Amino acid sequence: MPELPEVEVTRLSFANRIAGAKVLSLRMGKPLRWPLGCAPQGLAGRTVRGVRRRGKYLLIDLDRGLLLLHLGMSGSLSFAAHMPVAGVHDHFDLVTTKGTLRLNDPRRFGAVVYAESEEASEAVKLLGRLGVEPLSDDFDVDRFHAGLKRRKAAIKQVLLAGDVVVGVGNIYASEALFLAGILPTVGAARLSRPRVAKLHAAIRDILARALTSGGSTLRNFSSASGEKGHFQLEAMVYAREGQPCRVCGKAIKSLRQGQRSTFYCPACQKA
DNA sequence: AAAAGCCCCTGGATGC
DNA sequence: TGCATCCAGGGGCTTT
Repeated sequence: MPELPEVEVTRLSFANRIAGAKVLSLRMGKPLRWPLGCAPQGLAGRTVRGVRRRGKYLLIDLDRGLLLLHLGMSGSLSFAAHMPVAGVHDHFDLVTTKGTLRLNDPRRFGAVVYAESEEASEAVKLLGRLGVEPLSDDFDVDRFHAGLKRRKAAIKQVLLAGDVVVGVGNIYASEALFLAGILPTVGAARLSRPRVAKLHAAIRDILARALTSGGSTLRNFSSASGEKGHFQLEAMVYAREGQPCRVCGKAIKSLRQGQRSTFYCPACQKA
């Protein structure tokens, strides 16, 4: 569900409000993807320094240690001073002096993991293999080109893998490839430098615009303050199989790549 | 080293 | 109405 824009929108919606809060308690619901990795009551009394994002992970910095939080496919956060009684899919509450941060995650692919530091093995295991941040200055065409050069897999799957560039999920991978005019099945290493430059620009453009629109709300995504995204309305290809391409009018097609749906325009996108 | 599959889990939409 | 099947914004782990 949440890709970089949705995770960043979520971060922006509560980071300032929770900063400086003191942790009062933690409540765990059903098990998430991994155990917390520490005694929940052990975090009481710590102070929330701030909230950062790395890829699709949120990093909640405490005065000692940090929480790594992932929304998986169906997770969303809410932050409010007065939180209602926990529902069946509310699996994590961080109760603080400024409000409660709650993770609602029906499918429970999400995770909350404690690490003593970013260098601790628990953190390195999750963050260590991540590629470059697409909206940072580190994401440049040369580096992107070099990263794609040694990958023979289809460009769509290389984007999703997240070890070359992070944050691009199933929606934005299809959208970026459409913008760049590249068929999703093309081997990453086969892309010419000009096409890599075009894809580089498309990725930045699509993520930045989605961010501005509050992300995409397909089923139930909302920010931690309850705002829905509306970027899905602007999708050129995602979930538009059979509908006319917004540029050329030909029917949008779909295919499966690595158990995920890919959408593309057979006329606008080339091998 | 990289690629391809598998799997975690629940719920909504669709079809019979 | 009931039940089976398929699909869903992710990604770590195991196997080729």
